[in-house]
Amino acid sequence: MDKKIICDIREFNRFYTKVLGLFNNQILGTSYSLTEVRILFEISERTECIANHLVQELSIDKSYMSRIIRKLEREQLIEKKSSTTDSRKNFLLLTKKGKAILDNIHIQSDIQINQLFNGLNDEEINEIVSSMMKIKQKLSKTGGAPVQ
Amino acid sequence: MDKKIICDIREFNRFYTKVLGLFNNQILGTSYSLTEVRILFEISERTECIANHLVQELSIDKSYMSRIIRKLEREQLIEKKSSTTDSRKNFLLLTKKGKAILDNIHIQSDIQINQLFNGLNDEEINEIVSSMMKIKQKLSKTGGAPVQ
DNA sequence: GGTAATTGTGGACTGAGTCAACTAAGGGAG
DNA sequence: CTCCCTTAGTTGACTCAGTCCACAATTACC
Repeated sequence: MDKKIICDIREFNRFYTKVLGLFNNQILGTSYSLTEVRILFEISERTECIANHLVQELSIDKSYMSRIIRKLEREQLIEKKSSTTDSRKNFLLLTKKGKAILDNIHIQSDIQINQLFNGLNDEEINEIVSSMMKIKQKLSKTGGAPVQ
Repeated sequence: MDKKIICDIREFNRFYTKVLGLFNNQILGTSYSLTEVRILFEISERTECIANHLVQELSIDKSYMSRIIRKLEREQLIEKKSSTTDSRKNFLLLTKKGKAILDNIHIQSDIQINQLFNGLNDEEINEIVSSMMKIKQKLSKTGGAPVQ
């Protein structure tokens, strides 16, 4: 691969590190860590979600996961329902409160996204989003990055 | 902004968080933290670089910066040269060793980038890179993200 | 000269994430 | 059935990145 291309990619990575940093900082205002929010989100998206799936999917240490699950349970954002067919597994579910908090975080995040795109017209926004989709679609194929 | 668009952006953010996570993990193998490497890189790119610029540019706590600078100095990756016109300021410079180590990190990073793009043909790679440049160029204008 | 701003240090701390050892349950192979 | 290996999760002890705050030294401003 060409030096110029590698350089451009690295430049984009530095740039987007900062963009994502903004979002992470916003989450810092919520008394939940980025990892905790990712976990809440994954639980909200999955049916029959168990901790070990998240350990693999999000590359989180299982002991750390265990403690986060306990914290979220204590704060009543999630509930465990142990599997009837395999008592090692606990299905994780968002509570009403958990859903509300995740929704709220998303609303905050929406505001931030709007800020980031502020001043761009619809055509420009569409160009950016389709660029994003193209990057994701192409890079997902390579296996260099986890699938999603 | 449209719900679908916001959703797509968030999806891309999650995806690219993972991509960047791969690079960060690679750096973990070098006994330097991501922040330390960013500092080394910024020093290498600037002339008359002082710690306080980096504090602002990279959004790092100044006491933390002070300690990192000290560490990098102790390990002889950088040198301080105090300004003749303002004795509060110290210009930061990479040593030969510092340059060598940064180069090496970049070589490792090149390998990782190649892995990430493995299996894509030149046309696809160009599409991705120009998508990245488009995103950076458009989003840089909005001020939602720091300029570079 | 006095006051405010800039640049940098040091101490004390929080909290995210890691490592290793362990329990408990399930899944075969013989 | 039982021995053994794998999977799911827990606990304790720890590291280290990053933050907060008070402070020293120098410079800029009026």
